[in-house]
Amino acid sequence: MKKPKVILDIEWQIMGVLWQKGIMTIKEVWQKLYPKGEKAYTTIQTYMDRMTEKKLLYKEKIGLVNFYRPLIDEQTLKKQATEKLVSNTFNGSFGNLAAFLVDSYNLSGKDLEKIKKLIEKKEVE
Amino acid sequence: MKKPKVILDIEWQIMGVLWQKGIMTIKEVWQKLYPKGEKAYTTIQTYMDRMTEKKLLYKEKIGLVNFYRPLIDEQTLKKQATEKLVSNTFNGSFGNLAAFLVDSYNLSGKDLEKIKKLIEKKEVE
DNA sequence: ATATTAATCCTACAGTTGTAGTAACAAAAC
DNA sequence: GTTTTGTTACTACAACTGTAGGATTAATAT
Repeated sequence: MKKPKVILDIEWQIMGVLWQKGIMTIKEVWQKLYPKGEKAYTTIQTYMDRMTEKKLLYKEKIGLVNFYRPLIDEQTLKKQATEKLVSNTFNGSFGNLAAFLVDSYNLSGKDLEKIKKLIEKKEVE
Repeated sequence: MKKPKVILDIEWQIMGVLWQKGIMTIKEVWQKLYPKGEKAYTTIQTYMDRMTEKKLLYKEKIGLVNFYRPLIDEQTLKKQATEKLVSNTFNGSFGNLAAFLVDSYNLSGKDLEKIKKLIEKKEVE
């Protein structure tokens, strides 16, 4: 198995908006994430270009402007991230994590129901 | 809230063995984690000293030898790590993560039962 | 044509992480 | 008391991260 890519915090944000929109310019991403200019435009540029090198994004120039789109889908990356947490922190057991979640956090009644439904569905499969 | 400490992969390993034993020397940690010498002794030394600076560990010299023990307990750190994943990846919703888990992985029947039990306990609380 | 604007491209630089070699020191063995 | 051995302390250095400034280029407005 390939070494799973490490996704930095800001990269998650960027992937997030790109998954929503599909394809965006740096400027659009920047304005979406930092409408108050909390970070410099060129900072985001640097991230997005490094992400392109890492093959997280694909960049193509249309006219004058570069557009970027995600090369990895959300499910895949979420799985990777979850697996990393589980392996680092929960001894590799998803069940441990799940139990920890239910036990340690105040999930809403709705969440709990949803999860129970899912479990029941699983169980009959 | 203080910026929650970032725990590196190897640091998890180290915390792991220290949580088990309570207090250990570098050498013991090293031998436990890398019985084949996969990493140099001094590498672990560097990690543990940096962790001491970061206040993850406390180091005290007994006789000639330094002993290290964890300054942060397992639950706290697991929570932090889980929260980070949830906020980065699951839109801040623990329910989303829990649902994702149950849905995307083949949890064992035993795990599922355990979780269901926990949910039911929660629900009556 | 020229000055202004917008975006890209390139460069920089300090801090952190991954990995470890070497020097210094103290105890033990000779 | 000199050599060996086990530890600690210190130093190093490349890759990656966080952040961004400045130069260049192309379009646009005058």
